Amino acid sequence: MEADMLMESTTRSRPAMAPSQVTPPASLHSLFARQPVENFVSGQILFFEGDEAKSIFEVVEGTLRIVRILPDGRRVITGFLHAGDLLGISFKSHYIYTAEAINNVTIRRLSRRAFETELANSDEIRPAVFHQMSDEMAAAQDQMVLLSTKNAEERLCSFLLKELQREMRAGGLAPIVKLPMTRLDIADYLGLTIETVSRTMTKLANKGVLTPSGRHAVEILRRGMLAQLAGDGDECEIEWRMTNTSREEFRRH
Amino acid sequence: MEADMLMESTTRSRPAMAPSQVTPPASLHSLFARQPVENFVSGQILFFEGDEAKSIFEVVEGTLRIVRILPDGRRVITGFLHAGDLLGISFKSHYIYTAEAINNVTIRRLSRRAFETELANSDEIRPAVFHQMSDEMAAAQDQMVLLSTKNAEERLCSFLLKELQREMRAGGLAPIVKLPMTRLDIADYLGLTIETVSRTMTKLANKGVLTPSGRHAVEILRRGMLAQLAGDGDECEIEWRMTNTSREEFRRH
DNA sequence: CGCCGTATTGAAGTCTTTCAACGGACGTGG
DNA sequence: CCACGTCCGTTGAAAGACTTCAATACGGCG
Repeated sequence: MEADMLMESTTRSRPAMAPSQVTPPASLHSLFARQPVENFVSGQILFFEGDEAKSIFEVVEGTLRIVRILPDGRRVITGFLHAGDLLGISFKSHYIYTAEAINNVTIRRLSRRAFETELANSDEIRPAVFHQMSDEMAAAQDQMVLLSTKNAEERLCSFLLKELQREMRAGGLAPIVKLPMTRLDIADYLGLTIETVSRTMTKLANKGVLTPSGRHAVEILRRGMLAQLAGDGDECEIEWRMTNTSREEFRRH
Repeated sequence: MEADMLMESTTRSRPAMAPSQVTPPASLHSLFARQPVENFVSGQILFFEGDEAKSIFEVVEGTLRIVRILPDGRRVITGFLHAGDLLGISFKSHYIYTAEAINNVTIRRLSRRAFETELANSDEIRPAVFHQMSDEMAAAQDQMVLLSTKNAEERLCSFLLKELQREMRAGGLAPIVKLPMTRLDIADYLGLTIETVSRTMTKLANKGVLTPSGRHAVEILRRGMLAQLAGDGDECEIEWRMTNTSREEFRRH
């Protein structure tokens, strides 16, 4: 808060982060509507990686983290889930990741049997599921791009921007991003350390991009600059497509 | 439930690096069997990111790269495709990546319309497609883990090991990994630079793990060591799963 | 045989991590 | 209500890993 940093930022432009998970289509949501809600307290685990995949879930309220632990103890978070997101839609016999509640979470659960029955019978559900999976795949690719090429500042900005967009979509009024997860969670999600996340956050605050609002929220002051720093700008895309094309034309013979 | 879990770990360890794409189930393969083959020369592009997604493909022969270009020119390769792999299975209206032939490639193509018709009608195809998508998702998650946490040596070893496993599955006899892609491709896939890939390769050769076999292949001399270095070892998994469990038990109340 | 693109190697630089200490918030208990 | 302890987050300094820049070597193809 008081420390001022003299480091200048190297700002470059980068490409697009697609929205990670969209609200499940009405048709999918309806599957869960009649299921009873279940509650999980902060830190509680819905299922472990390796558990038999018996259920799929709809998050009603709260935030979850999707975790994978490596043999040597390193932890990776491959995603966060919020109200409206779906969890566990896969056709593998066992879960390939652990799902933990970050805060108090309410979910509805559907047995996989019931789900697959619906899937077989309903011509409405099926495309919705395909689309859901396609969206998840696109999000995964975006995350790969982030982890492959982006530096700490770009990663954090991308993350904050995505969260902001989600909150706005969900009807948020003020440009405030809630961060129920710890810095460690964010670090493990962005492939950084807790210290780097902290330092980068401070740097962004000093630049006037955001201001901390308590410990688990930030207010975005300059959304445009945030987007710039996220490197998701798309103004160059056409040129790149063109050069790419011509190079190909050239090669093609 | 915990006992269950431990059992699971002891008997069969999770594939830390899941095989990216398995050979398509016979049912999916059969969709393409009657399509004519098409050829693409090295460097030629099947489709661009952003193109309307009109077709899905089965790779008959050769190797492709899945590419995303960022606005500032940085390039990310999110995957390689080999004979037997499927390409373009998604339910988005436009492709979200570019597909380029690395060497001379033969494919069979199916119009998306035909594909979706089959999907709607065949009770055999549908689950195969779901499984295919789930496999791709698992591969994407593994790649995220790689990019999040692994260092250069672990990344390269993971990559080589996966390629080796694929070649062995495909009936390869000698422990030789063919690398039709350039070092730049590998670098862009692993989130490294060409120089780091080169140096790491040299280091592995010096350790006696592998030996170069021409410029576009390596012979694996010590597969066990390669697996060790890949960081996908699973000998500690049980312990970690246990600590994970007990921590949860502790938290759970 | 010689050229050009690709790969390797070296040295310097940069960014992130690691190690270490401090500070602040929250919850518990006095 | 305040004190205190603990956990989480912040900050600093040093070390490390990878990148960048630059030069050289290799190998396929004309």
